[in-house]
Amino acid sequence: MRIGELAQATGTKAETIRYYEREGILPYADRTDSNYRDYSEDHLATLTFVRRARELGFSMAQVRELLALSDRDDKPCQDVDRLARSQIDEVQRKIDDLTAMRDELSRMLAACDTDEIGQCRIVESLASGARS
Amino acid sequence: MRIGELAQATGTKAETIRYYEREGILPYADRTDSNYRDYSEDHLATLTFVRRARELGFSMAQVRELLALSDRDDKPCQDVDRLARSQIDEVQRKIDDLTAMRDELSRMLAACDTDEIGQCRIVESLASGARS
DNA sequence: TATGCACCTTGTAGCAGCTACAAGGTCAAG
DNA sequence: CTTGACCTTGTAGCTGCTACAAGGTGCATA
Repeated sequence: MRIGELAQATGTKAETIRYYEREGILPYADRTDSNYRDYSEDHLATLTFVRRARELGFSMAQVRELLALSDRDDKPCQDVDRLARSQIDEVQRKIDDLTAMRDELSRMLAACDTDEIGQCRIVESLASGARS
Repeated sequence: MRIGELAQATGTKAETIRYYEREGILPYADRTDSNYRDYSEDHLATLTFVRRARELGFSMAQVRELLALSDRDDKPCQDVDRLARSQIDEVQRKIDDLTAMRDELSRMLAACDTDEIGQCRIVESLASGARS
């Protein structure tokens, strides 16, 4: 698979893919005889994961950590455990926040459907319990 | 409430708060006689919302749209409806992705606890069904 | 065989969303 | 009356891309 095809399949600019390779986020791709990058299904999976994780608000550093969980045959179980545990907490907080947002948006829609005036409380839905 | 207190309460740098004011993300704060910004509970709620929405991967433009839903007494119900509907779809996709991630991380933890080798499939958890 | 497009490289520069620091000044608590 | 939090304007750095330029190769098609 060439870079254009991978770009298309993942909704990523070719230049961004090259940037990820430079940054070590994506593994270096083999080159064909004509020096074109040649991508595998593994590359496709990794890039798809990276893009979604970024959309979900994870930093490049966090994405690196998550990817590191993937090939940790060498690493001790304790490290994996600690890393996974802290990531789970963050993921769960995001889920909770998004759920509150979704519920509030749904409530507004319902109010709209029945022609109620219905105040928008979306700010309030995420405003309580400031964290750190 | 002064800027330092608001910064502390929301985990935001004072300079970022001033930046948000310049950008119109936060409403202009009244100044005290001594020209200090004076923040209300509403400011606190809005800033908390903005920070969480940003952590959840919403762009500044999207945050503006979401905030606009909040004070739309003037706007026709149809607009609110359309905006809310498209945001719900995006929020739901994020929830689904995060849930898949969390479940995979949990599975790994469980495997670790029972000393199984347990391959990490976190990439695979988000890799399927490329979007856009 | 020639056109044209996708790809290669290196390099530079822009945008978004902050973050930091400097210079020069005001305010208020100990 | 000093110290530290705040004010202003301005500039510059960081991250994570995104874009474009210059100069070149590979390859399908007219």
